[in-house]
Order: sequence, then C-alpha cells, then structure tokens
Amino acid sequence: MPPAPHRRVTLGEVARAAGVSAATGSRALAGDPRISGPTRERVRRAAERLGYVPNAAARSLRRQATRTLGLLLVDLADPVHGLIAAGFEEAAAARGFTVIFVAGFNDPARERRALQLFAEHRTDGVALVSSILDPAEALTLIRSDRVVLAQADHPSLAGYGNDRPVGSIRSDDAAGAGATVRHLLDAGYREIGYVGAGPTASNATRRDAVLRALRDSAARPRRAFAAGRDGWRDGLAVARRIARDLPEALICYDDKLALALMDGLRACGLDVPRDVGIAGYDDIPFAACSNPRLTTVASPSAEIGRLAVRMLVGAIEGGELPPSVVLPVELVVRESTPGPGSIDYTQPRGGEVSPRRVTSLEPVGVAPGGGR
Amino acid sequence: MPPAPHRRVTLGEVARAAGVSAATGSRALAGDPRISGPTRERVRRAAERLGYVPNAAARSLRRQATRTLGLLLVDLADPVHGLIAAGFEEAAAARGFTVIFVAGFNDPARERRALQLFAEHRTDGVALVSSILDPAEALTLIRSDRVVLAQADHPSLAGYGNDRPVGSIRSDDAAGAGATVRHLLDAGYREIGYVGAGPTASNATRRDAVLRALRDSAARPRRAFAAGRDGWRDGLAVARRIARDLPEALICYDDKLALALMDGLRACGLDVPRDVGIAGYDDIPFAACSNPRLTTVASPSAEIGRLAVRMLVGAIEGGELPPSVVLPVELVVRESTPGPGSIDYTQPRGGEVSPRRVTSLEPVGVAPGGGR
DNA sequence: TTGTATGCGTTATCAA
DNA sequence: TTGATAACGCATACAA
Repeated sequence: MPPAPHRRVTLGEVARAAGVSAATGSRALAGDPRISGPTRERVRRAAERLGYVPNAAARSLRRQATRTLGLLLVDLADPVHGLIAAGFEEAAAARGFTVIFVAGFNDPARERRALQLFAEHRTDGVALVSSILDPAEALTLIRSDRVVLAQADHPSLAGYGNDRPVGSIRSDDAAGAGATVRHLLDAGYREIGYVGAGPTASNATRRDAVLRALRDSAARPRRAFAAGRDGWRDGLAVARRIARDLPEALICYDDKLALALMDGLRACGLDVPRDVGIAGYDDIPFAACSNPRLTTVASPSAEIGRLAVRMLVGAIEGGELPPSVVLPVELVVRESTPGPGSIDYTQPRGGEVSPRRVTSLEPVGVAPGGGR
Repeated sequence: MPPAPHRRVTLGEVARAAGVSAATGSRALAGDPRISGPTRERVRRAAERLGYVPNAAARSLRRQATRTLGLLLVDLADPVHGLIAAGFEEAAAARGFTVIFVAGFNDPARERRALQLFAEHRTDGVALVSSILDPAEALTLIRSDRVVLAQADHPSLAGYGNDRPVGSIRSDDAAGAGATVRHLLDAGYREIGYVGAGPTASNATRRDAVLRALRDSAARPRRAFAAGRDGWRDGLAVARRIARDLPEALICYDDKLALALMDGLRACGLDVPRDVGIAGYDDIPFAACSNPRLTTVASPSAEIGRLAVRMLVGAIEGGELPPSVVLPVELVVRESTPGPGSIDYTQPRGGEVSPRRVTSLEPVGVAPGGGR
C-alpha cells in the first residue's frame, strides 16, 4: 500500500497507467460487462496501485444524482433523535447512501438553513424530523416527492390529518396517550395530570388525547401542567410547581421530562410511586433502568429512522413516494405506576414523607401550549 | 415565491435572465466588489425570482474543496457519542461546514468503509471518535494533517503516548479514574472493584489507573470484573456475577454500564448505595437524575466535538494542524458513593436485604480486556 | 466593469 | 471491445 496518495489520483491517470482510455477505465471499474476480463483486471490493479478513490462531486455532477440523503432533526444529543438518527444512518449506509445531518434545535432559521443546505447538495431525499416549519415551506426548496416528514411538529399540524402534501411518518400519539390513561384508570388512579412540553403538534396531540380520555372516564378532577419546552432541564422547578397540588398520577410529555420530574419530586421529599405515579412517553433506553423503572409508551424511534430511508429510497428508485404511515405504539407498564393502593407501606422507602394532598383540582381549559 | 422550482436552475440561466454572462452572474452572487451595484442587484433578483440554488458538487469540483467534514463515531444512539456529534455538528455549521456522519459500531469493516466514503467525498477534514482502527490505516486514505483522533480506542494505543502521527484529542482518563479511587478511599471504602467494558484502549487505561491507584493505597483486596463490550445491555447478568462476591464499591467503565448495573443490583435485592457504592464515567445527562444520583467523572463530550472542528478548521484554513490536546476531567460526587458508614440504617430502603458478604478477594492479574 | 474561454473528474453517447 | 468527445455547473485566468 502506498504511503499516502494525497495528490488525488484521477481516473484518467489510472487509465493511462493501465494503457487504456478514461472511458474504458470508467467502465472497467464500474464492472461493465463489455470490458474484457484482462483489461478489467489491468485497470483494477492500476487503480489499486495508485490508490485511486473516485471523486463523488464529479460523479454526482455527471450523473445528476448524489446518493445522498439529508436528515434534519432537533438535537443529536437527545435520546429519541439519536435513535432516529442511528436508524436512519444505518439504513442509508446499507443502501449505499451518504447522510448529511443538521440539528435545527427547534429554531426556524436553522431549519431553513438546513433545507437550503440539502438543496445545495442536491440530496436525493430529505427527512424532516419534528420540524416546526410549515411543511409548505420545505416544498419551496425540496421537491415534494422527495420529502418525508417524521413526527412533524409544526403547530398547525396538531389537527392530525394525514392528508399532508408530502410523505409522513407518525407514531400514534393519540393511541399511546389513550392507552396510558386507561392503564392508570385500571390501576386505580383517579386524579391524573398531564405535564406538557413546548407548543408543538405532538405535545398538543398527546395532551388533548389524555384530557379527552379523562373526560370520557370516571376520573375525578384533573389538570394540565405546562413544563415548557425545556422543562426537563430543571426537574426540580417543575416538581415544585406540581407538588403544591399533587394529583395521584402524572402523564408526562416524554421520558426525559418524566425522569427529570421523578428526580425533582424526590428532591421535594416525595416518593414515586408511593406518593405519585408517573408515566412517560418514548421508552428511551434509560426508562428501563430508572428507579423506579418508568411506565411509558414505546415509540419505535429507530424504526422511524429506518422507515424514512425506505420511503425515500422507494421514491428515488421507484419514482413514487410510498403512502404515509402511522406506526403503532405500545404501552410498557413498569414500576412507576403500580396503582395508588399497591404500595406496601410497611416498607417505607422515601425520606421526608409528606402526606398526600387530596385537593379538589379544577377541570382544565387547555390553551395550545399546554397551559393551565 | 415560485411554487416548486424542481428543474434546477443553473447559474447560466440566472445570468441570462439578468442579461449578463455566467461569469458576471457568479461574481455578482459571490459579492465580488468589481461588479457594479445595479448589475449585482439585477442578478440577485433574477436568482431570487428563479429560485436559484448553487450546486455544491459543481462548486466543489471547481474549487477543489468541499467545505465538508467527516465524523466517524461508534453509535449515534449512544449518549456520549450523541453529545460529541451534537458539538461537532453545531461547531461545523457555525463555520459553514457540512457534516457527513458514519456510525462504525466498533466494526473495523464499517470503519474502513467510512474512511473510503470520506475520501470519495473529498471531505476537507475527518474526525475519528473512539475508532478501533490502527491510526496508520486511516492515513492510507486521509492525509494526516486533516485527521483528528478523538478518544482513540485502538488497543495498541493504551500505552497513552501523545506522540501520535495525527492530531489527537483525549480526556484525561487516568486522572479521572485516579480521582474516583481517591474519593472512594476518602469516603471510607476499602474493597473496591472495577467493572470493565470491551478490549479498548480507554477501558484499559481506566482500569489500569484504578488498579494502580488501589495498589498504591491502603485499600484492601480488590478485583476487576469484565462486563464485556455490551455488558450494559444486561445489567442483571453483570450484577449477578458481581453479587456473588460483592466489594464495598464499584467503579464502572462508564455511566451506561453503571446505571444498568445499579438496576441489576436492585433486581438482585441489593441497595445502592447501602449495600454497595457505585461510580461511573462520562457524566451523561441521566447520571444527574438517577436514583440514587450517580457519582461520575465529567468528561467534556460536546466540547470534544467542538474542539475537533476547531482543530480541523484550523488545519484547513491555517495550513497546519494544531497540537494535540488532553482535556481535563472533573469528578462529580453524588449520592451513589456516600461512604460505607454514612447510610442511615434506621430508614431501610431496599427490598430483600442480603447481608454484605465480606470475602477475601484475591488481587487481580489483569489481562488486556478487563481480565478474569 | 464585464465577457470569453477553460477545466475541475466523471460518465454517457456515438462511432469505430 | 474500445476510444474520442461532450457535458454536468461552476469559478477563475485572461482578454477586452
């Protein structure tokens, strides 16, 4: 192997070394059957010897296709988005596609720049995960049959129709939220609150589904708390607000918030699940080993990433974008919601124990945003 | 805004629409001061009106530079790598660089394909995170002054010299491990074990530092457990092995393993920290809100990502790769290691309580790989 | 201040 | 079975 072929070798040089034309060199390396065995072998060897690496830019320019996919997500450091990204990258790599990632941090300006970037790079397909842009905006830069919206979060989309102008992947937020409520009711909880995050479509969908399911039930007073988009960063602050008027159980927008809130409640001297039950959403890996382990709705994050690739590649190679999909979710019942009667009080676990407040909570009029 | 300019507009068309040549169009959009104000404005408008988006491939081909960086990491779904990726992407975007990510999953074949991919795309710089390839191999495909190795994990690198052939970023594993040991000794722990992961350089470095610090101390018998590279996936299995011969405290290779192990120990009826103290490594976000909260070594993951970009961009724009760096780490003491005497036994917290076994543990002869 | 011509590295068309 | 040629879209050297 040569030490470090840094003046990049071109196909032409390889061809010359093999004593053929550039065209023949190209065909030989592409495995074109019209090229004779010996010639092919000579070219291969020359390429190997010279350390030839094809130039993707030149190839893309000529072929008018890049075999590149763009992925816009919120934050690579977020467990859910990390899983989606991992699924996406793996599926793309398996099909020979390169992936360009951009994190948008829920910032419209960054999301727009990401679209611009994808357009400049002529990505063959684009997936937008939890984008807060109006999907119509994406279509000004990306052709509609090469876009997949996953868990679209533009507030206007809370209505939840799947008649989007582009491909769409969702997990069934409403079903997951409903299943959580039913589980809690079955377990005997009656006062149930929802702890929301930012002003996104998925928060609105989950919150509304929770509140609707509660209204349709025998549940007693309930309430929605708004933790704000970054509530999970300060579980204690959220816990303090909630502890002033504690329901029997809390359904959190997602696991991140639920885990932070559990910690905050513990810091307030409250014990989960003895003093309050908690359920999350997503089933991130650490939900399975928290203490107590977290009841949550398993949303197939990695599969969403893989599916986005399958849909895009289907469109690229098949010419048509496959139909939109709503993925099923599954409730995973763990220790954090055993039911209000199921705790063995002979084995106290908490520190400072404050008696459960049983307050009358007013029913909720919910403003978009998770307000109280 | 036009509905969807999908037959991509070229610079030539924009120029024609503006009544100038392609060259003038190019210069106008590039803000070349030689172009008169009115002309520039006409070109800009034409570009806007036609929905012109420059073609990155053509530009790269012509400029012989791509403004693209490659990032190879182990797994996008891993919290530490997610943080590094997030820092990397953010820093790159801020400087106008596009990022291509590849996850290598500790698989040499995938890592090699990633290098090949970066080479084909003519990335201006490449960062390899926790790569298990021999660094020399990278240099056959990437020029050495455009590579940064972050937390290199090729087994041969355990020796820890920083005289690598390429740029290198490390956090100070040995210092972190040593600080953890000192903290545990100060807290009163005497029987301390190390729970290792795979056969990587960083595992070897941490393990050796722990064992060395123990040997140099008044600590009593100690032991190293090998959880294997994927031990954190089955905390219970690891816990069972360790529970048979439980030290007073365990230092884990990383937080993922520590959190899984805490859960496994709890499933075995053991209580952390009453029955055993636990320390992790990395300070991933959930280490701060586990129950008990995890003592750990804060390693600046996002900063590693940002620094990698700074070094590469320094090389690209300054011509020379900045010197290698060892980043300091910081011990974060939390609830999981209060010291063996500091638990209030009047407030039992565990379920089934097995009395601490106080066995004589043999000193460890450690094989590379986390021995025994 | 602007235009003309050229080439970046590939692949595809056409001809031999 | 192979070669000559052109073109993908852009930016620059040189000319005007």
